[in-house]
Parts: sequence; structure tokens; C-alpha cells
Amino acid sequence: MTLFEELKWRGLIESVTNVEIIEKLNNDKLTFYIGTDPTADSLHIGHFSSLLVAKRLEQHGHHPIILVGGATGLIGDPRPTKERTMITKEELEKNYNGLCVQIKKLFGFEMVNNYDWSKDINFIDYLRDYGKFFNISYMLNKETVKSRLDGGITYTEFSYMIMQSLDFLHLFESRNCTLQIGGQDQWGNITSGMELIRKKTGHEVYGFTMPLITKADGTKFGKSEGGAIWLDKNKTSPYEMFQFLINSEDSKVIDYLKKLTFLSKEEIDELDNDLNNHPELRKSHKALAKEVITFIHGQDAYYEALKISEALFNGNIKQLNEQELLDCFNGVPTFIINEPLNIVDLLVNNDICSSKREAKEFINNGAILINDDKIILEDMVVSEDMAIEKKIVVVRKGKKKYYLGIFN
RNA sequence: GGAGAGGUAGCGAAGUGGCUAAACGCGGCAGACUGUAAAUCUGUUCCUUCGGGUUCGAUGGUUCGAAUCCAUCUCUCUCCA
Repeated sequence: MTLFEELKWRGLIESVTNVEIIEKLNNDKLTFYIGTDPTADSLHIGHFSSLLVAKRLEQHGHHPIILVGGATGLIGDPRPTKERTMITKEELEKNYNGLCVQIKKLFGFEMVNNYDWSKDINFIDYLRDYGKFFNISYMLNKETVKSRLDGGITYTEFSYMIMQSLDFLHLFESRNCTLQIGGQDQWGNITSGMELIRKKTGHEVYGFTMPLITKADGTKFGKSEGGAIWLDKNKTSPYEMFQFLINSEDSKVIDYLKKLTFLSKEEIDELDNDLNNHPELRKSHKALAKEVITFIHGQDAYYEALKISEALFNGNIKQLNEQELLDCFNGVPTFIINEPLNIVDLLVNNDICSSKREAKEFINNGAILINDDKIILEDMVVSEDMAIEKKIVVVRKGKKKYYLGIFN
């Protein structure tokens, strides 16, 4: 398979700006860039697949530049629904640093910050040197802007496209960067950058977009109960990530394997086969969890997540001793119990349930288990007597959520 | 600057003086069934010491009683100049 064929097979190409790009990807050594704005202090699983694409290109001899948008992050890329709330400069700086550390560690890519070349452009020059290249009707026709015309869009966000175009121009001129890749929502920004480069320099550059990874129902992939699946293990523990991946829908797991791992076509085809013949073994799901977590958090973290999951879901919690439990549950939310406590209070005080009403509802539904025993009475008191080695209680809420209580 | 329409729970959307803690749909959560999958079915979805308390953009007012009426403010959209 050529590089392009592989990307296509993995479902990583949404659209390309011109067909010559296929040839260039397969045979040339391009410098390309992909940008992300520091809207949070960690990458999430969605970024992960995009950056893996950059990695895939790099492995074929292309040179990736990751642009972390210290300038564009201050402006805000228009979302289709509504205006963003601006983040403070302090927040942005914190986010910026967080992303850089992660990208460096996980991928080792070269990084640039568009603040460096955007900060000194003054307003008059901006309008004269760049504004003249953007026709309003062209900008209004871009999908993201169009979708906002009814609900309202400020001049600030409207200008975002221009800023990103300047980035592409800058990287083209200073680094001979001739390709920009991004999520499908970046199409408008990428093409307007190409347009600017064509008008200003007469050169042709390229772009392609990658599809948004979705769940079976078409909604965005990468959200769990606790919100997004982050790559920072303090925000999403390897165990949580394991749970997220292992719970992938059957109909999507092969798609995720293609997009989130480096497994070969042969390996994935075989897993697909297993999935069809023995879905209950969930080999594909396990492979997905293993590949992704090992890449992001390393092998040790993966095995630990696996160990916790097996202990929890095979239902032999009581056979573990104190130390084994503590080892296993490193990564599960933990709380301290100072004295025997009513079950409802315990659930509410430790944020397992958001209110007493909810706690009672869970109990009445049979959704609360302590050390694998179903709790049926609202007025039950949790004491040392029921703790494993008089020390530890494992609280389960619903089928999949676990909490660890330790008697002091 | 002028005229009009609007802001109801996570979202969409009813409700225009008491029967409304607020219909309905989506989403979320839980239970059953399963394979920690999907689909389906069922329950649930402001807080509570179960007396009640606090909610419908904000503040003040009218009323025995307000999401609903009045005033001011604020935000969004549409049109005009």
C-alpha cells in the first residue's frame, strides 16, 4: 500500500484540496503542519488520532510541524453553534505549556507558536497587507461562518480564518511548509490559507482534512461520564481510558483500531475476523485498549489498568488482600472513612452521588454494591465489620463505576 | 438611532394568573436481557431534616396567589435609517 492508500483505508482522509497531493504524499518529502489551539491544558483522544496521522506521515519521510495556537487561542475558532467565551491570557499560557509538554513527550514533534509572528502585526498593516486578500462574500460562504449567521457571530471570531491563513502563509514562506492537515471542521480555514498563499505568492499549496471520529449513533467519539477522555493521566487515568476503549461499540471498534493504532492491515483484518466469529471474546476491544494505552501511558500503566479491570469485572474482589486492593485500585477514585457511616451519607459525602435523593434512587434500583454485595436498605451503616480486612470497602455504582473507601 | 420578535431545566420545545416542580421529545443515569457491545423493554432525571424549600434572562412591583401581569435593566435575532 502506498501512504495515501493506507490513509484512505484507515478512513483518515475526509477530503483533499487537489489530487496532486496524492502523488506528493506518496513520493515527496513535504513539510506539513497541523494546528491546535490551547483551549485546555491537555490533549484529548480526538487530538490523538490527528497527531497519529502526523506521525504516520513522518514515518514516510515527511516533516511535521505542530502549531500550538498561542495567538489563535486568544481569538477562538468559530464553532457551528455559538460564540466561545474567551479564555484569559493566564489560562491560555497554562494550557499552552500543558500541550507542549504532552506533544513533546508523546510524539517528539517540532512545535511552533503563532503568537510569535502574529503579536506584532498592527491593525493598519493587518487590514492593508492581509485584509485586502479576503473578500467578505468568500468568507461568508465558508460553512462555519454560514452556520453562525443566524445565531450571530462577532467580528473577533469572524476574523479567525484570516489569522489561520496567516499562519499557513508564514510557515510556507519561512519553512517551505506546503501542506496543512486538520479535522474536517478545518476545511474552510485550510482552503482560505491556500487561497492567501496563491494570491500573495503565486504558489500552490495543499491540504487535506480528516473525518471526525464518531460513535455508532453519529455523535462525537471521546466523551465519557467524566467528560472528555484526556491524554493527561491525572485527568483521565489509564484505568478510565481502558474502560472507555474496552466499551467501544462492536460496530465501531475496527474503525477505531484503524485510526488509533499502528496495527497493520493484516492484523486488523484478523481482529475483524475474530470479531465476527467470536464477538464475545472481544479481542478487538482488548487490542485497541492495549495499543492505545501503551502508546500514551506506557506498558506498565497498561498492565495496571488491565489488572484493575480484571479484578473488578471478574467479581472476586473479596479474594484480594489489602495490599493487592490498594495496588489494583490505584487509579480508581478513593476516599477516607473516619467512622461508621450511613450508606446514603457515604455516597453523597464522597461525590459518588450528587444528592441524597439520587443516592436513595440508586439503592432502590439495586445499583449500589459494596464488596460485591448488593445494598438494599437506605439506612444501612457502613462499618469496619463489613470491610475487607476491616480496612477497605469497594463501592460499585451501576455496572461499571467503582470507588474505594479506606477506613482510617 | 427607530420598529418588531424573543430569552423556560443539559438541549429542543409547551405553558400567557391558582389544577405547574413546570407537558412532550432528545440526551443523561439506573434496572432487566447480554459479552463491561448494540438493539429493545422498564424506571428515573432541582434540593430536602419529607414538614417543606428554591426555580422559568436580572432586579423591583401589582396580587390572597406570578414562568404567566406591570416597570426598569440586560442579552440574542429580524427589519428600517
